[in-house]
Amino acid sequence: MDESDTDTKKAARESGDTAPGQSAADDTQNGLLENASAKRRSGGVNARMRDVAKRAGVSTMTVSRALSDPDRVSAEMRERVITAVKEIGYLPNHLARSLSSTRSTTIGLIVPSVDNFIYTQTVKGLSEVIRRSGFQLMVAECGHDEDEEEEVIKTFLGHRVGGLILYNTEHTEEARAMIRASDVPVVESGNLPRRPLDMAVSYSNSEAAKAMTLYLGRLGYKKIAFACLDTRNNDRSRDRREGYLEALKQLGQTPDPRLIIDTARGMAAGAEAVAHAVEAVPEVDALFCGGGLLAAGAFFECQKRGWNMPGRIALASFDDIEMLHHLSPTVTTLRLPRYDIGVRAAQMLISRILDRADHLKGSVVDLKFEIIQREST
Amino acid sequence: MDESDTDTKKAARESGDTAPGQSAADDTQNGLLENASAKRRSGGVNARMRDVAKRAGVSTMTVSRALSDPDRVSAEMRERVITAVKEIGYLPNHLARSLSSTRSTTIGLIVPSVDNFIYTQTVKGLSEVIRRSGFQLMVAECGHDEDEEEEVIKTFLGHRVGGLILYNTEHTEEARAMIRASDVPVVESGNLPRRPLDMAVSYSNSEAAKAMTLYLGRLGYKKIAFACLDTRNNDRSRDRREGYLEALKQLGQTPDPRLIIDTARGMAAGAEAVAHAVEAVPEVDALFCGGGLLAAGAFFECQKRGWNMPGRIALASFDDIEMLHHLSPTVTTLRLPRYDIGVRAAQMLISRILDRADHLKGSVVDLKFEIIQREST
DNA sequence: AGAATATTTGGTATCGCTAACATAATAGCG
DNA sequence: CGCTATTATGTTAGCGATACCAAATATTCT
Repeated sequence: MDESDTDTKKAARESGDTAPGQSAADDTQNGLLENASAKRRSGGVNARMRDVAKRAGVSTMTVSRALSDPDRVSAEMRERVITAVKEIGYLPNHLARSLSSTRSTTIGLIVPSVDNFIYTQTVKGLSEVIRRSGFQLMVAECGHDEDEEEEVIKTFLGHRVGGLILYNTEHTEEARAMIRASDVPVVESGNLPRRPLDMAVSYSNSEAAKAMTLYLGRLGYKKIAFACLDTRNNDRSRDRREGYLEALKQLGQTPDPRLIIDTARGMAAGAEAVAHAVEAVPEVDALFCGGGLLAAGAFFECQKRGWNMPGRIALASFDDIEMLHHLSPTVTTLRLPRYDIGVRAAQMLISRILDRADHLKGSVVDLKFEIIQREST
Repeated sequence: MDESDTDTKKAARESGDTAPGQSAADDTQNGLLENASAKRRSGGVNARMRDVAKRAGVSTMTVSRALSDPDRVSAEMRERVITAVKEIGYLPNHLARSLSSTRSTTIGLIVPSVDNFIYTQTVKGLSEVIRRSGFQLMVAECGHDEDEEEEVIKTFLGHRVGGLILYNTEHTEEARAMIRASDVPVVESGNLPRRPLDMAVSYSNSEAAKAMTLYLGRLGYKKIAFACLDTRNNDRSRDRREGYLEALKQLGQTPDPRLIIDTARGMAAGAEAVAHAVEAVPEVDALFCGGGLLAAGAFFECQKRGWNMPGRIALASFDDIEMLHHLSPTVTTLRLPRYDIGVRAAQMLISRILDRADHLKGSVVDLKFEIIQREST
């Protein structure tokens, strides 16, 4: 009874001209098949659509439709299928679904690092929207290495992701070519790209740095130091430095190379930055830190030295991390729309995938930033 | 010439009894196929193994073997295949690979939240090992909600992940059943489970809390408050509280419910905890915070009140976040092996998948913790 | 009412790859 | 030198789903 319909079909097809030998072979195979699937089917988790179909007494196509496009089957069928699915504990196989339909619900995300709060807020936004939309997130790190990014892109395209999110706007030529050829929608973030691959959602690092520097200048600070993160493999850092310089120009201040302090990440680096700045230019009266932890480290160093902020030195930070407004004095920061960037990026990407929203192609969304003015300036 | 081999095969199979009409139909289909794939094939990224095979003049099986088990083909073949792959820019389709082989290189990770440093350090460890081993990470959030976790598990099993990592040790019965039925290896983390699903890698929350409390007690503190995170949906928090109580018992101190302060997350909550503690029990002489940000918030509150640490009150924290050893006084903390947990968990999971290391089944690895003694106690 | 159209359901051939078996070519052995 | 191991490649039949088209049934309209 189990395989009856399949058998009759086969018989119908074979009637008339099949050699007996071949028929025997077919039967054997059928037997093997049944054994194998019976073993696997023990847990309903591994059941196939066919098992559901058999149980509901319908074809696999009806099951397929009932599950992925319920309106295309009658209410009664839908009911029967859903019941069978529940009874068996069937879980649709997404691999087969994607392979067969050439549509994928997996989105690939590539970030420099998964344990840096700079990125994780964006990841949070992405994650929430993606999951709510029935998609899944595949994540990988690429450091600040374009070649590594290329490798990951290759892997993700191999997985036939439905879309890509790159927290980076500089890519190898090879990576660009692959993405173009694959025709997979992409959102870049982390900066506003001059030459977007496809779509982009970000704030402008240069504008933000410029705005903060201008703000400091307008408050009357004359010797504004800038603690700058590594610019070698990081266009974000480079753009921040550009913004800083641009602002100085607008303020009519001549940039002093000794006031641009190259620093590592972390609080210790922030403390060092203070030391370097004051050693090189004793009359420095403001320090703009290119990162939140940097600013926190600088803060404690200043405090240790007994300096008033902003009396002796004003302090401003690029990122608005929680700590900075619990310190005393509270620290002036740039609030960046990190979470919103994630949300928006995911929404745009999913529109492209689901609604073929091709008009979004090429859009570069600037989500701006905000200066949070506090006591330290 | 293009489709010659396929054509001959088909001809051979059809010889003798196929109706002309059907043959014609076949031809049409072939033609359509060719058109479609020619279109798709424009970018090598979407090429199929067949295209590579044709170019190298070998069968697809040889290509398959050359790529996934190079030692099983001759050096010359390997060479030819690799060359063809490069010329075309072919990327193997992982979906098809997994479907066909019923092996998957995707690992599913479920964490309560992707933007909490508590988890991200572990994710970092996982991510590095997973990628180095040629696997991919699929990530989703589940909050502190078991039902949500169950949903995500369902999705991931649908994607036929090769393994699961759950940052949580409490699951719905349904979730346990599905995992058991699916026979997918699992690592639980975040706590040492009494009843592991499969494998587990963690430290013990109760032991850690107990150790810190004992440490404080032995230093002579008599009124040790504990700032406790939400225990309703969080066995980690519950275990920490248990550890605290256990230690008090061992110290011969009677627990005072007013010294167990239920708090939310974040620095603001830490500040409130200080206020609550001192209001309820003015003679409180130590505060043990169940989280790093909590401790930081408490620190600033004490500072604001002009309290000496540990003169007026000793402060200790459950997590060793960077900030806490940049403050003055530096804060005593529990250092937890979060990164190592990720590394170890990934290694074990991958051993299970790749080497069928079944002896690992059931292992619960305790990676311990360390008390970092600093000035605040 | 009867043809025409719309709606539901089913059959078959893929999607791109690998497992399993079959075969050809090479090597090893007494 | 013939015959069995071994190695290297090819053939076939799926993996579990959906696309596409055909068939059957229900609905609408003149």
